[in-house]
Amino acid sequence: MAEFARRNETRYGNRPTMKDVAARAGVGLKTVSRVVNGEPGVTPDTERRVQEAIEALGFRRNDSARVLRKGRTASIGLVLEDLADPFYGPLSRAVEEVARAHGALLINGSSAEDPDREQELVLALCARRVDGLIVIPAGHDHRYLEPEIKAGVATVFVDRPAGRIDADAVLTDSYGGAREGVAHLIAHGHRSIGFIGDQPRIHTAAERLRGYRAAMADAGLPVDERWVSLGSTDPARVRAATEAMLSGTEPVTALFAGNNRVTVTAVRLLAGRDAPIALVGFDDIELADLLGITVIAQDAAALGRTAAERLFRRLDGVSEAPTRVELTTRLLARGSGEVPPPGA
Amino acid sequence: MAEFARRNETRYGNRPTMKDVAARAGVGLKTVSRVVNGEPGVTPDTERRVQEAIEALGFRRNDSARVLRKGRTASIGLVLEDLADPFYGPLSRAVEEVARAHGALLINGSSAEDPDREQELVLALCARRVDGLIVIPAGHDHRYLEPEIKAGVATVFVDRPAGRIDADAVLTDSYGGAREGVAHLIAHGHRSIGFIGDQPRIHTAAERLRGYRAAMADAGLPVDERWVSLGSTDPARVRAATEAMLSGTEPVTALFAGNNRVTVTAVRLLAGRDAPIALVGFDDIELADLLGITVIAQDAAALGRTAAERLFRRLDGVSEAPTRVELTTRLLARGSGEVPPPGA
DNA sequence: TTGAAAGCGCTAACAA
DNA sequence: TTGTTAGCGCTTTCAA
Repeated sequence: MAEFARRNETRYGNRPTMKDVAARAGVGLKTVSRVVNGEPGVTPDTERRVQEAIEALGFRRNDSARVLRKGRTASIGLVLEDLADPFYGPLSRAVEEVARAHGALLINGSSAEDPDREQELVLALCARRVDGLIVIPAGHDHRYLEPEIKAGVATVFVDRPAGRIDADAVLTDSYGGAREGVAHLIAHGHRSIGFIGDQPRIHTAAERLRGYRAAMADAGLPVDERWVSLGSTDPARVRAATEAMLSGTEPVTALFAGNNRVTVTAVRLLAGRDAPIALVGFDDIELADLLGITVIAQDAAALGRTAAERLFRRLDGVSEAPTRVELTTRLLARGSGEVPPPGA
Repeated sequence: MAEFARRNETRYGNRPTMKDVAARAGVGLKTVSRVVNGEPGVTPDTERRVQEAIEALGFRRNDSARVLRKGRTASIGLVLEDLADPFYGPLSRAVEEVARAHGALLINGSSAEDPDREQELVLALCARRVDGLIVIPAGHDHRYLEPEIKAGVATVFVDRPAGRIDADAVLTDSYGGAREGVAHLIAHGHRSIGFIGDQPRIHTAAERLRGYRAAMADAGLPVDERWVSLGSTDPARVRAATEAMLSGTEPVTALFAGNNRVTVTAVRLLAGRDAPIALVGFDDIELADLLGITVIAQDAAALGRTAAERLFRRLDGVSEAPTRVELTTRLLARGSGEVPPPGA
């Protein structure tokens, strides 16, 4: 106890160590380690004495030291765009469940769609020596990760592919989903359809636009460039873009919303109008069923689960070439996408 | 390089250490440490040589070792009920922002409303020596945390108070919010009002029920016990409870929903009926404005921010008695809560 | 069955 | 300005 009390009072609030437990129980350090880790080769009597010392001192193993010695942290990092976005909740939760099944903890952070912040976060996680990394990338150049991946940090990209490196990716088929959604509007008689999406540098936004153009081309319909608007999903921007498409000499009769935030703003705006405008949105939203909003739904939880499973397979030593998986979407027709154009 | 190559190939995937960098740059270990940490007292020329070696080797400081030596992990743990619940998204994000401002990372996990899992998670975080802990408790006995708190792990409880220990708590005024919501229904002429809440062992559920009873008592209205239903927020359970209250000899004319999940189910059910039933829900929901749902809104982000700020104040050495903070709610009247009873 | 010694990669303290 | 030594708390190795 003398030594215990003498030690630096500030470090870890002065917690007892295995050495303290050993001294109190009158055994060697290694015996304490054996008991704490449930290793065999300790007589019941010795074990009891050690347990008593542990209880009395309030000892808890310092995993920082353990990690340093063992070289594995039993933790994985998850970098996403915004923890507060409802799309990422189920995704995070799914990753967490898989991590938990493998005895690993989750460290996570938001990049706020800023490539520098993404890199900063990723490298901080690498410095912590997370065993693996799941990244929803904000940036487009991930060469900064090359030394880390080479050094053994398993990495899986989700929702968007990595840029300029070859890495595992688990994506949603944005192109196919958007194409199906726009085709659905065309099938209901629309010929002038607006597309309002996220910033074009975001992979999913670009893919969805490509799907829109493909559907229009499939039907032999021309695309007036005033019908396409990409940019921030800030409500003011989306509102302005939508209003522009709905007015003017050749207004659109239908809208395709590129993601959940755009859909929400579009629905708010359309709710204040008399003439119905058809709407299909990418991503499902809570209560969208009650509002009758037709959407292209993607499975965020499956995205997270698939990515985490891939990650742990890599951590278990499976080494194969990086793969890209694309999950399919589902069209949920609820009314807003089945409104015919005026006069049809 | 020889030594570098000789070392255990599996540990951290064999990453270079400061010692390797020092050898390559032809300097001492401490000089590398100085450069890596931006400490003064290194000539520009030496620094350049060290930087080159760092680049060439792909060195990244091992924060596990740093943590062990410094005694601070610069990370905090967040234990909540379910990462996927939209209520916790903004809360987590707010905690993350505060942590980031203090240079700390966030490790988080879901208790799934299971006290054992909560304890397991919390103790795992303590073993990692997180500097602090933010907990949305599932259990009601937190004496297991006493040795940890005594050892210096700052802890703040959020949304619900700790059980059987004295600790900081940041809560929403559930009692006051529910009381106001029910009073609002009474003010619109309702006399028989149903309350459908979460399991009574959850603090917020009990407080909201207390608020309901207080509002009824304030107005001199009796409470028929068939009007009160607490239990799981599983849609089937909520649906059955709601239907029971709406049928029978003395049906209620208004409902108070105890949380966001109950509200969603209630709205779905009421949408399928002809006779309008008044509804006020606790917690706001996305798109509730468009559906005209009147709610008692709480500020999840403020909850997280306040708790995190309190935590870091403690980590900065402020030591005062544990406090309890209660944030107020806001009634958002949107229509569903202003429906009069039939015949009024 | 038990324990002593070495060392994981870093930082603090001190010396040159 | 630079380097050497000790040691953070644990696990590994090897000897008793």
